[in-house]
Amino acid sequence: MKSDSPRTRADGPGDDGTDAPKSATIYDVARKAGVAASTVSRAFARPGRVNAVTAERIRGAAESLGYRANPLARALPTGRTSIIAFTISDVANPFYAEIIRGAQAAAAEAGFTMVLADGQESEVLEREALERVIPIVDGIVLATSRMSDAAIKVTARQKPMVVLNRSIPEVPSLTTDNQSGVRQVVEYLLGLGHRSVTYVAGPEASWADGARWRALLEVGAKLKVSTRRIGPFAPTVHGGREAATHLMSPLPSAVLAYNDQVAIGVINQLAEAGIVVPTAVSVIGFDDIFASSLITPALTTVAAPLQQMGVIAVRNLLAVINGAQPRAGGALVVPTHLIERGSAGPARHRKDKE
Amino acid sequence: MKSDSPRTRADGPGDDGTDAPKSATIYDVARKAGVAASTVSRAFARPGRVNAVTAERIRGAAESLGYRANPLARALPTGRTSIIAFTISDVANPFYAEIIRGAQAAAAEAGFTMVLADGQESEVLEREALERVIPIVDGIVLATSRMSDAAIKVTARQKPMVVLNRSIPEVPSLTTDNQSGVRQVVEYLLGLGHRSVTYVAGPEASWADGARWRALLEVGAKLKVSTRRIGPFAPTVHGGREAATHLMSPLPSAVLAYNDQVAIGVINQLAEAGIVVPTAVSVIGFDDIFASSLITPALTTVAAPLQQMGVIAVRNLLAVINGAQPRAGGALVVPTHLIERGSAGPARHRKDKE
DNA sequence: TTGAAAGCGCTAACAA
DNA sequence: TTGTTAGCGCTTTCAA
Repeated sequence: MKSDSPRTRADGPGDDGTDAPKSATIYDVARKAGVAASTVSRAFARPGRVNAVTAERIRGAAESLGYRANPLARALPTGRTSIIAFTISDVANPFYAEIIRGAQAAAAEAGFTMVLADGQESEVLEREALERVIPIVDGIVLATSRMSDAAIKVTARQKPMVVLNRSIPEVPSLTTDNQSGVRQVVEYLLGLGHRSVTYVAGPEASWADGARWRALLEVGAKLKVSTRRIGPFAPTVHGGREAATHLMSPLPSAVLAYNDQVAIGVINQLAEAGIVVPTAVSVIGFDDIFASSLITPALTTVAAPLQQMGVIAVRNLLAVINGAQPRAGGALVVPTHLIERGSAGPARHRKDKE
Repeated sequence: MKSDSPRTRADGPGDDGTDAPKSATIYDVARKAGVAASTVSRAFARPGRVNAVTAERIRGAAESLGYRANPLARALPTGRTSIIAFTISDVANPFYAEIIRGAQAAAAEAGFTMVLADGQESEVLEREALERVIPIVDGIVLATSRMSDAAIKVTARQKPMVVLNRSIPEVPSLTTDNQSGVRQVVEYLLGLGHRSVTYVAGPEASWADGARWRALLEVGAKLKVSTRRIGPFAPTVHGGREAATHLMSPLPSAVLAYNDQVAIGVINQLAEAGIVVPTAVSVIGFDDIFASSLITPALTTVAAPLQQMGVIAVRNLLAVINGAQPRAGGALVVPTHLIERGSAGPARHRKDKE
C-alpha cells in the first residue's frame, strides 16, 4: 500500500555509496494527508487558498515525513530558482568583503541563495563565470565588471541585472559618490596647504577610475588646484609600487590613488626610497579596505557604505525579479566620506615653485 | 509547421518585461536535425553511442539554434546539478581568498559551478547558509567550520563532503601541517635566543586553534622551551588588541598568535603602549594573509599553500561525487613553512630570570 | 544505432 | 476549496 508510486529509477545502479535516504516528495505528503498533490503544493505556495484544517493536516504530514520541497523540481515549471548571482572582479580584493556580506544578508532575508562568481580580474574569466551561472539564476548583480557596456547590456537582456560601481544607461546602476569624495579630498588637501594633486590611475576598464579622474579634473579646475594623472596601473599593491617609481623625480605634493591597495603600494615603495609619508608627500586612497587602518602611517581614504551597497543592490535586483519596472534615469548614488588618518599632512614649504 | 510543440504556459501573464527570448530546447534541435529527442540527448551525453554523421547533424542544428542544455531540467532526472558548495566562516577573512581561488578554478575546470556560503563567524548562520544550498549541490567543501564534529558528520551523510582546516574521523579532511609549522617557529625562536613562547589563542570552536596549541605544548616540551597560553580571543585584529593588554604586565619574550590578524592586533596595541616589536618582544602569526607583508614591522608568519589547498579539496570532493571511495585514514596534510620577516628578532638580554 | 515513452518532483490551468 | 491533468526539459529504459 505504499509501493504504488511509479518510481522506476529510484534504485538504479547505485554506484556511489554516499547517497542520502530518498527524501519525501510532495506525493508522499499528499498520501499521508489524504489530499491531492496539487493541494499540498498550494498549501505551501498560497496558504490562503486552502482550507485551514486541511492546511494543518498537510503541514503535520510534511513535518512528520521531514518533507523539504525540491527547489530544482520547483524551478522547472516555474522557471525561477531563487538563486541570484553576484559577480566580482576578484575575491581576493578586500574591497568586496563588506559588500558581499550585505548582499548575502539581503538575499537570505528574501529566501534567495546567492552564488558568487569571481572574474579574477580577467574579462574572459568573468564572462565564463557569468555564462556558467546565468542559466541557473533569477538575476545578477554585477560588481565592478571588467566587461564593456555593450556586453553588459546584452547580458542584461537575458536576466534582471543591477550593476555596482558603474553607471550604464538602461541598466539599473548603483555607484558611490565619487564626485563628492574627490571634492572632500581636494578641499581637505587645500586646507593643508596643497596646491596640486597627482592622480595615480587604475585599470582603464574600470568605470570608477574614469569617474574619479574626471571628478578630480573638474573639482581641481573649480578650486584652483592643479592636477596631473599618471597610469594606468594594476589596482594592487604591486601596481602602487610601480607607480611610486614614476612619482619620485618631481615629487608631487599630494597623491590621490585609484584605490587603497595602490595607495599602500605607493607608500611602501616611497618608504623604501627613504621618502616619508606624509612629511614629504601626502597620499590618499579610495575604499577604506581592512588593511588601510593597519599600515603605517594609517591611510587617509574615501570610504563608502559598503555593506549598505550590497543590500541596496540586491533589494533592487529582487524588486526587478518580482516584476518591478527597472528604474530608469541615472544611477543610484550612495554617499562617500573622507576618513582622515595619517597619510596626508600639511604641504611642506617648497623653495622651488611648481 | 512549428507550432506543434505542446507549450501551454510559454506565454502566460507576462508580468515582468525582462524575459529573454525562449531559448531552444532539445526538441527544437531534434526537429531541426530530423531525429528523436532522445538521440539529441545521447549525442551530448554519450557521443560514442551515436552515429558520427547523425552526431554532426545534431551538433550543427544545436549550434544554429544556439542551444544550451538547461541545467535545471537536466538535474531533475539525474539528481545531479554540477554545483558544489564552499562554506567559509567569514568572507571578510582574507585568509580564504587564495583558497577560494584555487577551489573555484578546480571546480570550473571540471565544469562545476561553485557557490560560496558564508557563515559570518556564526554557527547558526553557517547552518542556515548550508541548509539553503544543500538541496541544490552535489557536494560540499566545509572550510573552517564552526559547527561541531557531530553536526558535520550528520551533514556529511547527506552529501559528499570534504572538510578543510580540520580533521574529522570518517570525513575526508585536509589540514595544514600545524605540527611542523609550530616546530619551525620554535626552532627559529630558539635560534634567536628565546626560551619561552606565549600562545595567544583563537576561538575555542576552531580546530586549528587546538591543533596549534597542542603542537606548541609538545614541541616546547621536546625542545625545552617553556610555553604559556592566554585566551581565547576573537580571530580578528580587535581580538589581538585585546590580547595585547593581557600581555603587557610580564612582557613575554616571544608571542605566537592564533593567526595573522591576531598577531597584527597584538603588534598594534603594543606599539600604542610604546612597546616595540621585535625589539621588546617577538610576534609570529599564522596564515600569511595579504596584509601581513604590509604592516610595520612586516609579520613573520607560518604560511601554507593556500591555493593548492582549495584545488585539492575540490578535486577530492569531485572524486567522491563521481563515486570514488572517500579516503579513510587520517586527514591529508599539506606542508607549511615559516616566512621570516621583521616581527621576530633576537631575545633581549634580561636581568630578571623568568 | 535509433525511436517511443515514461518519469524526475513540482506547478498551474481547468473542472468539479 | 479541492482534484484531475498536463506539462516544465531532460534522461533512460525498452523495443525496434
